[in-house]
Amino acid sequence: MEELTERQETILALIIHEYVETGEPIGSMTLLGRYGLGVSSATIRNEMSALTHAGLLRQLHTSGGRTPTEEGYRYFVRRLLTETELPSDEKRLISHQFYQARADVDEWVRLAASVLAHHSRAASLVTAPHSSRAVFKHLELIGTQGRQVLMVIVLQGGDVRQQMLTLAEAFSQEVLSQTAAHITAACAGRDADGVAAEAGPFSELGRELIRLITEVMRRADAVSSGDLHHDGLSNVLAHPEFAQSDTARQALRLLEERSFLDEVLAKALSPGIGSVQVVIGGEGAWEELRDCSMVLARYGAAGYATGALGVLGPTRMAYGRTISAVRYVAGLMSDLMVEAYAG
Amino acid sequence: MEELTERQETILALIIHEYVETGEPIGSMTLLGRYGLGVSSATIRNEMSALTHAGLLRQLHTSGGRTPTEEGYRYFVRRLLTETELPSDEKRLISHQFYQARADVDEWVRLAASVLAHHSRAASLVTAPHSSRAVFKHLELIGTQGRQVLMVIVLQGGDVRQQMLTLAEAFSQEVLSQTAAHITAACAGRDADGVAAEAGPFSELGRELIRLITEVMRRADAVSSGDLHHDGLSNVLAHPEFAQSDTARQALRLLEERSFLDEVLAKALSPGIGSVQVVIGGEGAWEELRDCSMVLARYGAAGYATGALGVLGPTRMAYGRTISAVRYVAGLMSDLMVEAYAG
DNA sequence: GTTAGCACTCTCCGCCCGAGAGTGCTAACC
DNA sequence: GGTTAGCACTCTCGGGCGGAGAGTGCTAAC
Repeated sequence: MEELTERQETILALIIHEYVETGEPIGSMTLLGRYGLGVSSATIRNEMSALTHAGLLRQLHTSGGRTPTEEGYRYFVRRLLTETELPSDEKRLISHQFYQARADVDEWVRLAASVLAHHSRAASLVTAPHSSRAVFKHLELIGTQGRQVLMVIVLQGGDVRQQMLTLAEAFSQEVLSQTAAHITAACAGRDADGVAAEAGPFSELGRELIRLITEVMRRADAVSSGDLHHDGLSNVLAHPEFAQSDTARQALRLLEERSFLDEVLAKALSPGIGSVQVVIGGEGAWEELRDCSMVLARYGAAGYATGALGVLGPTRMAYGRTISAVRYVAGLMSDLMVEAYAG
Repeated sequence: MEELTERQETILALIIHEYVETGEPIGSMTLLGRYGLGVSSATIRNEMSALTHAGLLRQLHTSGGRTPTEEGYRYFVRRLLTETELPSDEKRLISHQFYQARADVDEWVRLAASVLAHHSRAASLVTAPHSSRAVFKHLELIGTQGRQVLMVIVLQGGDVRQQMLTLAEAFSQEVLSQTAAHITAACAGRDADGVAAEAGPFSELGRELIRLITEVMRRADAVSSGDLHHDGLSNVLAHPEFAQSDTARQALRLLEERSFLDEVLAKALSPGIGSVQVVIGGEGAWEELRDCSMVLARYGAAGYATGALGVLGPTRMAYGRTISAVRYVAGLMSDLMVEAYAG
């Protein structure tokens, strides 16, 4: 992409700002009237024409103002977005909310979703944190009167997995508890492969259990949208571009599609903790997201557990504010987790 | 409400059936043409007029056919709905899916949400099962390098709760594990009050832990929409009555409102396991749900753990099919849980 | 390079009108 | 007395029309 002149960049930024506010195409007169650049409307028209040819603006009808193209938003986010921070009173409010919920791990995720939805005025997505490499910590077996057993596996970092199994024969709770204690003693601190290697000395029951444990741990290792919270879907419907509910429906549907979420979250998780990714208009990969953008980030305590969070909203989104909110919440949750898990 | 004649009931049922199918107001000619009752359109008009005066039908414009009122739907559901069952091949398919997921407790809830959404073509809600009266089973303490400790509480029935806490001083993992084992030994099988009563002999650390455990258990006792899954929201948007997205937005927003969900689920949980509740048009209680209906049921193994599930869709909903689906899924999950927990 | 002026092109909105659908009423019918 | 045919009336929906408003691109002058 060629360089734009400073004036062209100013005009692009103003059009995006104005369009994000109003949702209506912007004409040269409007721009002049509202911001009074030191030039005439004709000059602005010339520059707008140039920006249109460069593919950064779009003209829906011959006589109906310009709107930014996806390429225009990308240029804006990449080059023109001034790094903003959330106002400090908002930051204080958010951090206070997290402080109050610090005891309830499950609540963090819900709170993060709620805060992101509120501050970005769009839909938010937050996965529960999970270990990048599951480390076994503890096994609990809960028997019933029959041959059904509930297996509770606690992983390092507090990730808890439950699995139901039916044994070939019934065992007493005493036998189950002893077996669980033996396995816990032998396998604590090991990863999936390490646990599998400990199977040797055990009875048939023990070996079967260890097989299941490694299975569960390998599932936990995979990037998973298993425990995903979201909030603020109704915010997205509030935007006029989703008034004809068909596009809204497509976007909503995508959010219920596991394969899509996995892909998105994998993308969010690919860079390091702290960096924020912006995906504008689906970037060609997701046709259904043509009118949507996502702002994604990874959070967590490196080496212990990480998760992904982000915001999904219309392409016409206040990127500055949203990026600040995502960055701040991701940072806050990372700090909390480092404090919690790493001492 | 006065009695209707048999012919009036037939006409009401046909109008509801036809309106649910097409979404358009039904006139006397349409009804005659499509079902050829043994009478003329004028007679049907007279009966429709009577039904309108009885408050069961509504006329939007002087010349635009009739639609059922909420009262009309209620009469239909209460008196006229022939008890249908899901086709046996659909039942077989659903039960097969649950059978495949029988090992993964968390998956049941997701699967139930997905099945309900699909078969009712509306939005579904399913809570994870939880004990109606929490019974303590096991405590696990997971220390970090600092004074932070993750407390994992396993309740009877496999309900697992996590709680983070900061101790006044740091303890070794060994001390934590011993304390956890002592508390587990002393309190296993007791309810919240029973656990609290065991605090006496313990050290300060132990008493603090027991205080927290009872707090968590009392929270678990409350009806809670804590772990709620839903699916099929996009189905609701597909209906033409939600084309102007404002009503859709209100409904969606309600689904993100905790207090509303708590209320709804409490309602669903009030009758016994197995019975299906139908709430039409919010029944006056929820203004935002004016165009929506809910079909709710309770599932679970009595005395062990129960949960709630249901469907939210437009008032113009295929009640027969939806009620069958809700009843079947609730029954299936109850059976699974009885089998799993009660042996 | 910038600006004023101007003709041109769209969309949007209100308006009218005819077609279509459905009703209520009345009077006749069994 | 319930049922039916006939008829005048009402109301919505969709298409066509036209003016107002907004914005553009071009040209010629600065």
